[in-house]
Amino acid sequence: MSETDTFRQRVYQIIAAIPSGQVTTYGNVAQLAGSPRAARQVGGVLRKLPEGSSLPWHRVINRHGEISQQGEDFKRQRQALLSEGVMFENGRIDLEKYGWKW
DNA sequence: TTACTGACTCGGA
DNA sequence: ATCCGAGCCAGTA
Repeated sequence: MSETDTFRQRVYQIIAAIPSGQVTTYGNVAQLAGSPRAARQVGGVLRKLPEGSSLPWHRVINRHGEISQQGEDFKRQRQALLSEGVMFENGRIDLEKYGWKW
Protein backbone atom coordinates (compact mmCIF):
# COMPACT_ATOMS: atom_id res chain seq x y z
CA MET A 1 0.00 0.00 0.00
CA SER A 2 1.96 2.97 -1.23
CA GLU A 3 1.85 6.60 -0.20
CA THR A 4 0.04 7.63 -3.34
CA ASP A 5 -2.79 5.12 -3.02
CA THR A 6 -6.14 6.77 -3.00
CA PHE A 7 -8.80 6.00 -0.45
CA ARG A 8 -10.75 4.18 -3.12
CA GLN A 9 -7.86 1.92 -4.04
CA ARG A 10 -7.34 1.00 -0.42
CA VAL A 11 -11.01 0.18 -0.05
CA TYR A 12 -10.78 -2.13 -3.05
CA GLN A 13 -7.81 -3.99 -1.58
CA ILE A 14 -9.40 -4.37 1.83
CA ILE A 15 -12.73 -5.63 0.57
CA ALA A 16 -11.00 -8.02 -1.81
CA ALA A 17 -9.45 -9.66 1.27
CA ILE A 18 -12.72 -10.43 3.06
CA PRO A 19 -13.17 -14.21 3.01
CA SER A 20 -16.29 -15.83 1.61
CA GLY A 21 -18.83 -16.48 4.34
CA GLN A 22 -17.69 -13.54 6.42
CA VAL A 23 -18.74 -9.89 6.59
CA THR A 24 -17.44 -6.57 7.84
CA THR A 25 -18.81 -3.08 8.36
CA TYR A 26 -18.35 0.15 6.43
CA GLY A 27 -16.74 1.62 9.51
CA ASN A 28 -14.22 -1.17 9.79
CA VAL A 29 -13.22 -0.83 6.15
CA ALA A 30 -12.80 2.92 6.63
CA GLN A 31 -10.62 2.33 9.67
CA LEU A 32 -8.41 -0.18 7.87
CA ALA A 33 -8.15 2.26 4.96
CA GLY A 34 -6.68 4.82 7.34
CA SER A 35 -9.66 7.18 7.56
CA PRO A 36 -11.74 5.99 10.54
CA ARG A 37 -14.51 8.57 10.14
CA ALA A 38 -15.04 7.92 6.45
CA ALA A 39 -17.49 5.03 6.75
CA ARG A 40 -19.92 6.91 4.56
CA GLN A 41 -17.36 7.26 1.83
CA VAL A 42 -16.86 3.52 1.74
CA GLY A 43 -20.49 3.28 0.68
CA GLY A 44 -19.79 6.04 -1.80
CA VAL A 45 -16.97 4.04 -3.37
CA LEU A 46 -19.11 0.90 -3.63
CA ARG A 47 -22.01 2.83 -5.11
CA LYS A 48 -19.78 3.73 -8.04
CA LEU A 49 -18.17 0.32 -8.59
CA PRO A 50 -17.44 -0.37 -12.25
CA GLU A 51 -19.88 -2.66 -14.01
CA GLY A 52 -18.75 -6.27 -13.82
CA SER A 53 -16.35 -5.76 -10.94
CA SER A 54 -15.40 -8.95 -9.12
CA LEU A 55 -15.11 -7.18 -5.78
CA PRO A 56 -17.16 -8.91 -3.04
CA TRP A 57 -19.03 -5.71 -2.11
CA HIS A 58 -21.89 -7.75 -0.66
CA ARG A 59 -19.70 -8.65 2.33
CA VAL A 60 -19.89 -5.09 3.61
CA ILE A 61 -22.84 -4.25 5.89
CA ASN A 62 -23.64 -1.62 8.50
CA ARG A 63 -22.79 -1.63 12.20
CA HIS A 64 -26.16 -3.12 13.14
CA GLY A 65 -25.49 -6.17 11.02
CA GLU A 66 -28.02 -5.01 8.43
CA ILE A 67 -27.89 -4.56 4.68
CA SER A 68 -27.89 -0.84 3.96
CA GLN A 69 -29.12 -1.07 0.41
CA GLN A 70 -32.71 -0.78 -0.79
CA GLY A 71 -34.86 -2.39 -3.44
CA GLU A 72 -33.36 -4.82 -5.91
CA ASP A 73 -29.83 -4.25 -4.65
CA PHE A 74 -30.95 -5.29 -1.18
CA LYS A 75 -32.27 -8.57 -2.55
CA ARG A 76 -29.13 -9.24 -4.57
CA GLN A 77 -26.90 -8.63 -1.56
CA ARG A 78 -29.01 -10.83 0.71
CA GLN A 79 -29.01 -13.65 -1.82
CA ALA A 80 -25.25 -13.41 -2.33
CA LEU A 81 -24.68 -13.70 1.42
CA LEU A 82 -27.12 -16.55 1.88
CA SER A 83 -25.38 -18.45 -0.91
CA GLU A 84 -22.13 -18.13 1.05
CA GLY A 85 -23.72 -19.53 4.16
CA VAL A 86 -24.24 -16.27 6.04
CA MET A 87 -27.47 -16.58 8.01
CA PHE A 88 -29.93 -13.82 8.89
CA GLU A 89 -32.04 -13.58 12.02
CA ASN A 90 -34.79 -10.98 11.86
CA GLY A 91 -33.05 -9.23 9.00
CA ARG A 92 -29.75 -9.08 10.83
CA ILE A 93 -26.41 -10.84 10.71
CA ASP A 94 -24.64 -11.73 13.95
CA LEU A 95 -21.34 -9.87 13.68
CA GLU A 96 -19.85 -11.90 16.51
CA LYS A 97 -20.42 -14.98 14.45
CA TYR A 98 -19.74 -13.83 10.87
CA GLY A 99 -17.64 -10.74 11.42
CA TRP A 100 -14.30 -10.76 9.66
CA LYS A 101 -11.48 -11.04 12.16
CA TRP A 102 -8.20 -10.67 10.36
C1' DT B 1 -12.63 26.34 -7.23
C1' DT B 2 -16.96 25.80 -4.51
C1' DA B 3 -21.24 23.22 -3.50
C1' DC B 4 -23.75 19.28 -2.93
C1' DT B 5 -24.45 14.23 -2.08
C1' DG B 6 -25.01 10.27 0.77
C1' DA B 7 -24.38 1.57 0.31
C1' DC B 8 -22.49 5.66 7.60
C1' DT B 9 -21.71 6.27 12.62
C1' DC B 10 -22.00 8.28 17.07
C1' DG B 11 -24.29 9.99 21.13
C1' DG B 12 -28.25 11.50 23.49
C1' DA B 13 -33.20 10.88 24.50
C1' DA C 1 -33.83 -1.90 22.35
C1' DT C 2 -35.28 2.19 18.87
C1' DC C 3 -35.28 6.95 16.98
C1' DC C 4 -33.30 11.15 15.63
C1' DG C 5 -30.00 15.02 14.90
C1' DA C 6 -25.47 16.26 13.85
C1' DG C 7 -20.99 15.39 12.04
C1' DC C 8 -18.18 13.26 8.66
C1' DC C 9 -15.36 13.50 4.14
C1' DA C 10 -14.16 11.25 -0.67
C1' DG C 11 -16.55 11.74 -4.82
C1' DT C 12 -18.93 14.18 -8.11
C1' DA C 13 -20.62 17.98 -10.79
